[in-house]
Amino acid sequence: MVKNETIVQLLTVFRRYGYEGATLTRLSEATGLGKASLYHHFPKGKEEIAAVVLNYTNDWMAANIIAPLGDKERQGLSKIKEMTKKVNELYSCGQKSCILAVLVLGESNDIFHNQIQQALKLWIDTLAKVLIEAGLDEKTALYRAEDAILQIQGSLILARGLNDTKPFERVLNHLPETLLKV
Amino acid sequence: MVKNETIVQLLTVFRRYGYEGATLTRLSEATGLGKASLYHHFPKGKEEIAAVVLNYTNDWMAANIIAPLGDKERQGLSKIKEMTKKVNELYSCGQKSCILAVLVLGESNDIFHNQIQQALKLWIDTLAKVLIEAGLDEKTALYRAEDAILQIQGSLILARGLNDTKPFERVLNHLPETLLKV
DNA sequence: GTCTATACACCGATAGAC
DNA sequence: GTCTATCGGTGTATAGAC
Repeated sequence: MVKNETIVQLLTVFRRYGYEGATLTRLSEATGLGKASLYHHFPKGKEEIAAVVLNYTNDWMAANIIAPLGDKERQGLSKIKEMTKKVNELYSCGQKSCILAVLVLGESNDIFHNQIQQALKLWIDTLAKVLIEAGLDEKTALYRAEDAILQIQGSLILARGLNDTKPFERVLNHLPETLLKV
Repeated sequence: MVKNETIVQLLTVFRRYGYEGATLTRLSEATGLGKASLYHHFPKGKEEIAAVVLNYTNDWMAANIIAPLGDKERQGLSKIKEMTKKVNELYSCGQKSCILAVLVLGESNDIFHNQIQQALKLWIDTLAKVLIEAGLDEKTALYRAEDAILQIQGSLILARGLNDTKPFERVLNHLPETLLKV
C-alpha cells in the first residue's frame, strides 16, 4: 500500500514544477522509489499520480476546511478564523503553491478541469452558506465568498512572484473581518 | 523580421498551455511557421521565444497601463478607470490567462523569475504612487495596490477554474471605487 | 514491492537544399 | 526566410529478475 508520506512528496513536486515539469525522474527522486515502483503503485502512470495527489488534497480540504465550515454549533467568525488557520497550514504560510491553480494553468487543465471546478465551487458555496447564516443576503454572501478564494489564490501568485509572503499573510489576517463586516 | 502578429500567436500558446506545454510543434502550428523557421527568428530556441513573448507583454503593459498611470495631468480616478479598461483588454475580458502567472507557476519560474518579479513590482509601485497622489498614506497605498494586482490575478485563476469570467468583471468594476475610498 | 534494463514516442534543436 | 529530414536527449511506460 502506498504511504501517505509518499503522496505528500509527490504533491510537493507537482506544486513546485507544475504537471508537465513533474517528470517521473523528479517524482522518483522525491519519493526514493524507482520509476517502475511508481508504476506498481500507480498503474496508469503520471496522470493517475496527479489524480491521486489531487484527490488527497481534496480530502484534506474536505476534512480540515469544508467540514469545520459546515459545523452548525459554531459561530461564523470562529469558523472563518479556523479556515484561515488551516489555509495557512495548507499553503505553508504562503510558501507553497495551490495545486488547483498549478493544474488549472497549463495543459493539465484539459484533464483535471472538472475536479478543479468542483473543488473551487464546493469551497466557495460552503463559505457562502456560513455568511448567509451570519445574516448576509445571498448575493453578497456569494460575492464575498468568491472574493475570499480569489484573494487567497492571487496572494499565492504574488507570494511566488515577489518572493514575499506578506500579502498572503495580510489577506488571511483581514479575511474574518472583511467577510463579516456589515 | 518577425511580425507582431507572430509574437501574439506565440504568446497565445504559452498562455493556454504553459511553458512546458508550449511545444515547438504547437508554436509551429499556431504561427504557420516550420520549426526550423522559428529557429531562424529565435536562434536560442524556445527559451528565447518565451523571453521575447514576455518582453512583448511587458512593453504592452508599459505603454498601455504603466505610462497612463504616471500621467501627471490626469486625476487618480480617471487613470485607474483607464487601467481597468486596459486590463480588461489584456486578458480578453477574463478569458485569457496572465503570462506572468503562467510562467511563475511551473519550473519556468527558475528561468524568468527576475523579469516576472520586476514586472509585478513596477505595476504595484506605479499604482501605489497614484494612490499616494490621491491622498492616501504610503502604507495604505502600497497595501491597496498589492490588493488590486492580487485580486486581478486571483480572478483570472477563478475565471479559468470555474469557466466564469464574472468574478473578473466584478473585480475590475469595483477597483476604482475600492482603491480610492477614504 | 523494488530494482535494472530497455522500448518507443516526442521534445528541442540542427543540417542543408531551395 | 522557408522547408524536409534528421539528430541526440529525455519523457513516459514496460519487461522481467529478484
